Parts: sequence; C-alpha cells; structure tokens
Amino acid sequence: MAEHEAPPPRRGLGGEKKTTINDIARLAGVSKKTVSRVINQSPFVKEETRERINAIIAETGFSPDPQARGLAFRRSFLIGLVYDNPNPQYVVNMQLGLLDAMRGSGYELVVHPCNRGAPTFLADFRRFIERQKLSGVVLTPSVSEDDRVKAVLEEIGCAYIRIASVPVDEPSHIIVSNDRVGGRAAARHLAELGHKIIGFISGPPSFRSSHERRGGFEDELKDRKISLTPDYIMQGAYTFETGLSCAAELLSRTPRPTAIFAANDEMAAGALHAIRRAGLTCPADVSVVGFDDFQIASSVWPPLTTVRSPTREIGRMAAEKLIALSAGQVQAREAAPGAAPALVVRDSTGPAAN
Amino acid sequence: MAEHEAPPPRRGLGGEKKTTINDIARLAGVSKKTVSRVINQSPFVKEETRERINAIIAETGFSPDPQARGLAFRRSFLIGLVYDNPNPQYVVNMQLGLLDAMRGSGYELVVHPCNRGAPTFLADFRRFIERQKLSGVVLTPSVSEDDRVKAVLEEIGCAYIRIASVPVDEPSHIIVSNDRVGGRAAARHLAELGHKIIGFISGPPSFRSSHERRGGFEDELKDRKISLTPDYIMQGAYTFETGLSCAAELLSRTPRPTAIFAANDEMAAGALHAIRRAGLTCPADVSVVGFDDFQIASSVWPPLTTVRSPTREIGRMAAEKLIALSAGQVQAREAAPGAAPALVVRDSTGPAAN
DNA sequence: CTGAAAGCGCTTACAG
DNA sequence: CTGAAAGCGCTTACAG
Repeated sequence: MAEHEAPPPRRGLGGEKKTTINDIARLAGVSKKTVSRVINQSPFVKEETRERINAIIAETGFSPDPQARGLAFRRSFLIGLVYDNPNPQYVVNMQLGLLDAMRGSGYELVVHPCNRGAPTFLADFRRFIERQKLSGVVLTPSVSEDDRVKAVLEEIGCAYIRIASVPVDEPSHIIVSNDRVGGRAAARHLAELGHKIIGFISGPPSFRSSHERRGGFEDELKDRKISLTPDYIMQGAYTFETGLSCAAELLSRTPRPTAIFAANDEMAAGALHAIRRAGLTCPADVSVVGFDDFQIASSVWPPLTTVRSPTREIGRMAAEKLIALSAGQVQAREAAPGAAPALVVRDSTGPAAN
Repeated sequence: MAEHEAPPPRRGLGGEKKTTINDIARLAGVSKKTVSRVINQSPFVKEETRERINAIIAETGFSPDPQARGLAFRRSFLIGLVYDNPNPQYVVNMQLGLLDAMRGSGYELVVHPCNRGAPTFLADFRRFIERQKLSGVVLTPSVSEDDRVKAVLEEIGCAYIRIASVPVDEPSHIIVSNDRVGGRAAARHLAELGHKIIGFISGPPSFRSSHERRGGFEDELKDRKISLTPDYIMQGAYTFETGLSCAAELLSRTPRPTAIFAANDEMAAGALHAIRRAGLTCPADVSVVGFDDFQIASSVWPPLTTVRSPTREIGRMAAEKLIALSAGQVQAREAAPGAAPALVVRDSTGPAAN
C-alpha cells in the first residue's frame, strides 16, 4: 500500500491519467476558476488561497495543457522564427539565442524557413501564422526588411519582432544589430596598420546589413582621409564563390590593394583563396578582414581577423522583447541598444605592404 | 452589396470571424460530425456528400484548428527535433530535410537542443514531450544513441525515429546513416593513390558514427593488406582544435604518414593547419580526407576531398517515416536503406609522397 | 475575493 | 452512411 501512495497520478500520451485543473481544484477545495486565476497570476486571489493552490500544483507536478489553454485564449504558446538567411551558423546561433530567453517560459520555438521570391510567399506566411495562432514571430534579415510582411502582421494582429541593421520599424518591434559600428571597427583596424589602398567586397544589395557594413567602413575611412574609390568596390553576394571572384578582380587593380574588407566571413575565405591563386601571401602582401566571426573564420588559413556579430545575444533580446510584448507589457526598453559588434584580431591582417 | 458577397469570412488573431467546422456543416446542410469525417478521411461518407463538403471547404479556405483538433485527439500536430550535435550545418541540414517531408502535412517543427550531460536531461525531455503532447520526435546522434531516451519514449507512448549510424533499434524506429560505407570509400581512395602509411583521427567515442567511420576505413584497408597501427590512430573530438593537435602528433611519427583521414571536416581543416605549421604542403607531402562535405570542406585551402554525408535526405526520410508511423500506417519500408555517403574528390589528396 | 455557466473548435463513443 | 450528446482542459464574461 505504501508503495502506491507516493507517486502522483501519471500523465502522458500513453493513456495514463493526467493531472488537470479539476484535480487541483478538488484537492484545494476551490473552483477551477480560482485555480485558473492562480495559474494566470491574477491579483484577485487571497494570499492564503494562492499559497495553498501553488503548493498542490508543485506537489502534483501539474502544468496546464498548452493546447486547452490556447484554445480558450484563441492563441497558441508557440513562437515562430521566420528566416531566409542561408547561413547555417547564423540560423543556429539565432535559434539558440531565442531559446535562451524562452527557457522556462512555457513557449516553444517553431522554425519556418521561407523564400521571399516565391509567388506564394506572403500567402503561405499568413496561413502559417493564422493556422498556428502564433503567439508571436521573430523575423531575421532579409525577410525582416520586407514591409509587406509587417503589413500582414499588423492586419492579423500578431506580435512580432524584426531584427535588422537599421530601424525599419517602431522601437517596440525591432532589435537593431549595429553593423555600422562593426564596419567602422574594421576600417579603424586597417587604417591603424597603415593601409591606404583598400578593397571592399559588399554583400547582396537586398541585405541592409551589407549597406550598413559598407557605410560604417566608408565613414571611418573618410574620417581618416582615406578614400575608397569605386574601382575598389565590388558587389558580392555573401558567398564563398563571390568572395573569390571579387577578390581576384580587386587584386588585378593598379595599384594593388594592400588590404581587403569582405562584408562577411564566407567572402573573406574566398578572398584568401584568390590571394593564394594570385601567388600572393596573406597577410604579408594583402590583409583580409571578414565579418561575423562564425566558425569558418578560425578554420581557414590564416585565421581571419573579423568583426564578431553577436547573433545569439540578439536572438535572446528579440525573444525577451517578444515575450514581454505578447504578455501585453509596456515595452521596457524603448530602443534596445543592441549588442555591439567587436573586432577580433587574428592572423589575416598585418602592416601595409609597400 | 456585390462587394460584400465574394470574400469569405476572414479568419485571424485580430478578432475577425474565422470559418469553423460548424460553418461548413451549415453550408453543406450536414452535421459537423460528417464534416469531421471528411477532414479525417473516413471511408464512411457517401461520395457525393464528400465532394460537396470538399468543394465548400476549398471555397471558404477552411482549415481545421490544430489546437482544437489536438485537444480532442489528445495529441498535438507538432514534431520535435531533439539534438545535441553542435555542428550548425548538420543541424540546419537536418531541419531542412525534416521540413521537406513535412511541407503540406499540417505538422510543424519544434526544435529542442539538449545537453545529455545535464542532471535534469531526462526529466526535461519527458516533460517537453508530455506537455506538448508531441505527435512524434526525431532524435539525432549522439542523443539518439541513448537507450534511456528510448525507454522514456516507449513508456510515454510517443512515436519516434532515431537517426544513427548503426541499427540501435527496431527497423521501424530508425534511419541508418551508412557511415561505414563512407569510411570504406575514404580508404579506397587513399589506397588507390598509393598511400601505405596512413594516419587516422577519430571523433569522440560517445558518437557511434566515429566508430563506424573508423570501422569502414579499417576494413577496407585490411582488405587491401594495408595496416593501420595504433601509433597512427589518434582520438579527436570532432572539433577543429582536436584535428589540429592530433594531426600535429601524427606528423611527428616516423615514418611520417603520407595521408590522414579525419572523421569529420572540422578536424580535417585542423589537420590542414597542422600540416602548414609543420612546414609541409598538402597534398604534395600529406594528403587529407575529411567527412561530411559541409561548407567548410570547400572553403579551406586546399579544398578538401571528403565523404559527403546526405544529412538533408536522411532528415527527409526520418520525417516521412515518422509521419507514416504516427498516422498508424504499417511501416512501408522495413529497413530504410538510408541514403549512401559518397566520396567527393577535391584538391587535398594526391599520389603518395615517398 | 470566489464560483456556476457557457464556450473555444474539434473528436470519440454510441445510436440509428 | 449520418447525427445528437458529451467531452478534451482550459478561459471568458457575468454574478455575487
């Protein structure tokens, strides 16, 4: 008999009995509505009653069914991550950051890669959110920069956070990744090493981050009276291959640049290959700076000097803000400062060759 | 007036009216139970009735609320991905593969990274599945190799698929990634290039894939009368750093190996660095073969000869099988053949130096 | 501060 | 082949 006393009723998919709000109500000698009030942190419960109920909840290990709660609330406890950035490390770091903030909150993360070019993109997006009655959604570049998406979200009335490198929305709906500051850091580093003839490889124009990284870089150079002429600016597409071809092009310029800043690590890795193919050495002949500080930056040779982009931290901030938003809280931090990118110096940069 | 005829009642979070099963029933002049039968593909509906209802469903754009359905069914339409593999590219490829098979199925993907070492791991895992009443769960190495996890899943009665490099479970619950075949392919390639003194860097012993990759490699060498002596076997941990240090060790052996097989690309990239630091050249002095064919394989210098691991395809197969499983179908393919790894030859391998 | 009734949108037995 | 009743586990008005 003693054996059967300790374990609380088991719950599960297998058909065992699950503890419900009714069980708690019965055990506490109150109505289930009162239990509901405790669960939802209503202030209209006598302190003593609340404590008794909470004790029973803890004892039984009860946790309210998100599906039932969702049905009654007319919304789920799911947060969606909608993205079209193909970089795996970005995606995973973002997911980890979101999860950091969601842990213990009762929310779960549903991932939703998308293709902004598809004709059914907007319809699919809307359908996804409506069907799942998402509690909120986090958007990352470049889909976060699409204003049609914002329009749909507002029409539906779904909470959302857009992650972007410029304030494309009201402060309450955005987390800004300060890529411009990162671009400045890269320029400062190269200038301090004495570089004057510098090449730049941009990302695709559809990414605002590409413009920001370039903008910060140019601003800092200008402040230091170093010019970046059109001949020394190539348009890449954030891929290894474009980094390689753009760098090859830059290396053919006269005078040859003594340094190249690529707007992300993938392209910087490609630039390294181009330098080698041209029979040159990095950093002796040409220095290279990347952006992101993903794994690839430390795996190539020489390890890349790069600008660390705090993706995971940004993800955490986004989820925190979103949860506060859907809980109806007044947005605490008007304009989130955004974690700042920081220069990481490794072996791909050195004094300017001359 | 005509303006108000066309648009079906709008649905959404914003408070607009959503089409429900009751609307469809009324429109079709049947009970909602009959509509439910059509939704759930019950065979007990007159063909004519079914067609009429389906037409109305298509017309109104109705789609049943997964939350309400889930509450009645006592399970959700969520599939969980539980993983502890830290490699971002593996994780993303796996997610994409799962999503490939889930598209249009009505299921959504919830991601759940975990740490098998944490003391609360099993309890958290159980809680996650029970709370969400997951429709099913996909497990990847190394957490997929944990038999305690299987025990929990069986006790709860949750459908699951384990992805592993060896048949650790009944055929209906597993997708096998044939890493052993990949190991053989690597050995064959090196043997054909004339290598006889070969070094091997393993992954961590906690990953079965590490043993399989090594096993296949050794088997093939043995078949060709090439021996792999203990001195030339190092234990790494699937990381760039361990690849570097293990390779440095191998290069100090006398005679020096003319080739190194690393059990994944990260470690192979590390080996490339070790070779360079030792003042040697790849592939002239030492050839290197990796495993996975992730992005890093083509970004390093020289681009890596490696064994392509079909992660995305495996993910797709896993989700297909899981969906069939939770739909109660008899498992079509007893033992899924598993997509086969294939050698990708690039520039890091060449004829044996002597 | 607390509760009885009705409802969220579906499905499962149970009849016919 | 079809339907009326009850229920999944929770919450929202509405009373008191």
